[in-house]
Amino acid sequence: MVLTKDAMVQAMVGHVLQHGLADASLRPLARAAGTSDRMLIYHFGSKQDLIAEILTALGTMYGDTLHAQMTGRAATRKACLDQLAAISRSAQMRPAMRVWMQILAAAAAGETAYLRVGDRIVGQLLGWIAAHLPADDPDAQGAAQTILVTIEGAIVLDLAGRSDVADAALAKAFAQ
Amino acid sequence: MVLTKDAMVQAMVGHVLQHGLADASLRPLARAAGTSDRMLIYHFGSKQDLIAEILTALGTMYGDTLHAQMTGRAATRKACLDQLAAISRSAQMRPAMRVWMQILAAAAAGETAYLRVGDRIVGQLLGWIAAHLPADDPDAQGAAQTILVTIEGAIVLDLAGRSDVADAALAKAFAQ
DNA sequence: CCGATTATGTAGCGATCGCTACAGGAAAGT
DNA sequence: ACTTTCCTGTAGCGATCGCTACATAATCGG
Repeated sequence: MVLTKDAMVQAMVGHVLQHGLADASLRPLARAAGTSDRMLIYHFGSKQDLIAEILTALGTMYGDTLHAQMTGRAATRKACLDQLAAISRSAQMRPAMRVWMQILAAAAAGETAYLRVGDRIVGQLLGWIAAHLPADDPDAQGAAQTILVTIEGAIVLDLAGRSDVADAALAKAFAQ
Repeated sequence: MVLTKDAMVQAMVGHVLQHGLADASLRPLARAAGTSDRMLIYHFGSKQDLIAEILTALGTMYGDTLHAQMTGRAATRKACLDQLAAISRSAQMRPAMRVWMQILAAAAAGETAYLRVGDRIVGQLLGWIAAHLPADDPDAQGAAQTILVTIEGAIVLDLAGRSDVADAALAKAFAQ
């Protein structure tokens, strides 16, 4: 085996981030992983199972990225929001956001595998935010929910080409 | 001509809402429009142009739906938010939200045609919200931006299977 | 009524899709 | 050494993709 199964998955995660989920077909994925479509089916059983494994790996990588950016608790709720916004809205996260939208679209279509992935990512985010809020926050969970909804909304506006709207809303959040 | 070009587009909008943009290929679209792939290319030039026309029609229909739900101005910002949330998060809007996510994904990939569609829809929404806020609102535009970001975030959480998070965030918005 | 433009059906092109049948080599257990 | 299991390449299947060539019908201006 030239590449381990895990290394293949890592390589394919990179390919999905670059080219999106939509036209991730076996032969290009295999090329990215240094193998053949024949071997992908051999290792993963079906394309569906392969994609599921890629998405799981992507979710894990995302969680790791978040925790790597963990620099202690924020001073205020707003500071926490701003930090997560800076991470999530950065240019290098744009490819991941495309995949995120594709996951949501598939979940909306009723594909339960994608729903599970989405649910897992939301859970990770809520955990990260709650752990990053000031330790004396009286309602960390509730604040985390508000922050997450605001961030996700800002991301949508970013992708729709209206970052100005996202900026304005973020500036107003937790103000007065 | 059995069906006018416009009627064809309407029928194909329905098909896209039912089956999503991702696997909207010429032959199924043609079947939905009561014609043939051959004729779709004849009328619209290319699949790309066809999809563009479908998306434009969809955006227009969406704007019309919003204005049909216009029942005068809301009493408060929160009431406005709640009303738009009720409309946008309803079960019958779920198919449109799938397409919305697919538009955002394509826009994130740099496809400018989709970026234009997204920008247009956001503009329509901002206009609808501003026109629906209390007439004496001191900053209707700013409030509209905050409301839109909150709604879009709630939609994302809905699609990710965490409507509870969306509910919690909406309940807290404009509260004090 | 005739030529020209418009509209439509039939058939098929080359490419790609997920996946499989078949074969052979490598490795490993006995 | 033999057998069995694992790994991998080659070739191809049937389906679908966007699109086109070609022919024919319908319509319409003169």
